[in-house]
Amino acid sequence: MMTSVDTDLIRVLADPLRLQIVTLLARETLCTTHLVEETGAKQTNLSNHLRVLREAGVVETEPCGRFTYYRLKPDVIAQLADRFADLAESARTAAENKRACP
Amino acid sequence: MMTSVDTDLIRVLADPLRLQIVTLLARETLCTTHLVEETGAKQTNLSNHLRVLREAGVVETEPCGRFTYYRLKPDVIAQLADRFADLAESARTAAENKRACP
DNA sequence: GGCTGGTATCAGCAGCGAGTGATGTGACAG
DNA sequence: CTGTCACATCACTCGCTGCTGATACCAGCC
Repeated sequence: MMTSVDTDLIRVLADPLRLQIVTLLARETLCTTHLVEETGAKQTNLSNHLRVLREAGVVETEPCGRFTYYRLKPDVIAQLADRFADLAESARTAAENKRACP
Repeated sequence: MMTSVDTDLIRVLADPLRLQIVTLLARETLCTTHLVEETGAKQTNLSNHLRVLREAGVVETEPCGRFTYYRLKPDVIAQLADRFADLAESARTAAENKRACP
């Protein structure tokens, strides 16, 4: 049973600022300037985090002139949600499986 | 719309060893000795991680003589899965919401 | 072409967190 | 009561990672 989740994706989402970015991008597609306004973080910092998100495949970029729009890829998040749902379901059904004391 | 996920729980699950522990506990309830055998990690290290998982409310303990059984709490994982599912759903419906370039 | 504004990259620093060894505690066997 | 086993806690080190400032890059406007 492959209910294991790869850690890298979770690590990417485990940062407050990155999670805030993801939450904002879940509502609408934004460019870096908007994210700077919304989060109040420095542009450099945001660019670093966006790089991490991009390399993890969580977001995709769409250049628009001088601007760069970032869009959240729903499938990646949905897949992660499914894995966790499987884990929870597995834990529910196997709650009384208790290995004997050695 | 509260689609934000609290980071602390994700950080707890973002560690490979902790995620392995959670995956194992999703299958059956185990005590520390079993986890030492399964993961190959030192007992001290496991105990530290189990402490983190316990304080995060991810697992619950059940003393059994000299042994301590750890059981995964499915609701916490399920709740996390729901939050991610909401994020993915929100991202799907709001994919074409694009704020104008400033 | 030169300038400006939007974005990405690089290097350095600081703080957090995972891993480890020593040690404490509590329960069972003898 | 004493030894042993299961488990927890403490103290410490060290590597990773997030934040920042400086800088490079690229597109549009004059």
